[in-house]
Amino acid sequence: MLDLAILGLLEERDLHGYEIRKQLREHLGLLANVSFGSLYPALSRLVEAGAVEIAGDPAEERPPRTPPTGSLSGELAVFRTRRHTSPRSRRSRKVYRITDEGRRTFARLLAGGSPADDARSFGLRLAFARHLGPQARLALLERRRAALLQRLGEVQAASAGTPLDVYARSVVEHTVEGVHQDIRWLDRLIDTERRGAALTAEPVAHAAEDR
Amino acid sequence: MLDLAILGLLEERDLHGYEIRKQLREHLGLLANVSFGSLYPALSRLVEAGAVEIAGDPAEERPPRTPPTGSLSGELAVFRTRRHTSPRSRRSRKVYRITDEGRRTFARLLAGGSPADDARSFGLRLAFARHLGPQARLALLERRRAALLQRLGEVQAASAGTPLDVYARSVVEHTVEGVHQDIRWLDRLIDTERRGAALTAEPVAHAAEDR
DNA sequence: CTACCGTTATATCGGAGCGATATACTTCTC
DNA sequence: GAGAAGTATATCGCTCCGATATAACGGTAG
Repeated sequence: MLDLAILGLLEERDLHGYEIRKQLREHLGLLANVSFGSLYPALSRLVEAGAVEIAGDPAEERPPRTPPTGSLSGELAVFRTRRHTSPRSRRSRKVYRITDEGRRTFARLLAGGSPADDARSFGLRLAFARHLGPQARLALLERRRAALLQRLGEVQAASAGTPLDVYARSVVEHTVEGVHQDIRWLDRLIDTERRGAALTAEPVAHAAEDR
Repeated sequence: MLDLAILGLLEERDLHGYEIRKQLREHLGLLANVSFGSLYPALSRLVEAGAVEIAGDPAEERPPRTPPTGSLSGELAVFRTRRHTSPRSRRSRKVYRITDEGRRTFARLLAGGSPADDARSFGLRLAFARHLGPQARLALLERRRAALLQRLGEVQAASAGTPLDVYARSVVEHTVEGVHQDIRWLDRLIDTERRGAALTAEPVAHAAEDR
């Protein structure tokens, strides 16, 4: 689950751990609140599995734009100024880069290889849905829709029997309402997705307005 | 988190593990999808801590209504019939009962002793809110409201800067919309709570109005 | 009657995620 | 120049989850 998020971000560009967390908190902060206690082990795991590699500190990795002066002291001076004057010089950071193996893992995770289809996994997958083909996107959306419908049925059937007090009932009703809204949202997405698929499959003819 | 749920259900009546899970799945199935891998360790933990005790199988625990016949074979016959004809005779089940210590733990957890105030913990607390005093209930609701507002601000501020593609944006917008709806729901609850408090708090003289 | 299957029920294992905490360097502020 | 705040990596202990094993019972098909 975290692996998917990390690989998805690294697919975009190389990042170090702290920044991965920042992006996740900012973009999907309401969805997944990843902490360092899970992030760093996950990164180690991914390195271990060969899905990402350490690119080193970009301040050092970036080959010097200034061409070799020929003098050793000159080149050392570059490092010295970098280290002390450049605002880029940070403490030791590990910049991670995705590998080909990682890209394959990402595709697999995204397509649905992983087990749970809770709200978080789904939200994450959908957020990276641009890496999916149109048919896989549709499948993702419809699979989620079906799962929500099923859950809804189970809960409603069960809650019909037992009487709940005001507060518990309010909680149940509100979550049920939330699920309904999710389904409506999915319906909208599925609709525009179908339209889009029809358009891209046939890009010549008439124009596109959704909604 | 699970402890709270278990204690809350046991507060109502004695239950065995399997049934606890069933009730949780039925009532709060959309909120918390508790599995045995967490349930049984949690029960052991609670027994260890003295918060619940094992009441034994009710089929065996219940002292025989039939008075001792005086004949050994007669008493054995009772067991035999119990075992084979009564639909109550199940495999060994452990029925758990809450203790006074457990009731205290429950009150502490419910009031907000535990750390995280994610959606699940809050939903759980609210579902058991009838065990709370009116003021504590209000505090719970308002604490949650404040937390949601803060999160909302953070995410909106952050997402203003970075451009997202269609799918990621749709996810973010939908979750944001969900949070708005949560807040409206909380507002309604807070409102009725204030009204109710005013009514029950002042059956005699003039009103005690906070705010 | 017995052989099998679905349900009820308890339990354990490995792995993943989280909160708290430690550590260390840099940059800002007074 | 000293201390606060921000950036950054890392580990520990705990809880939770999914998968799996085990076992007893009820029903039913042969």
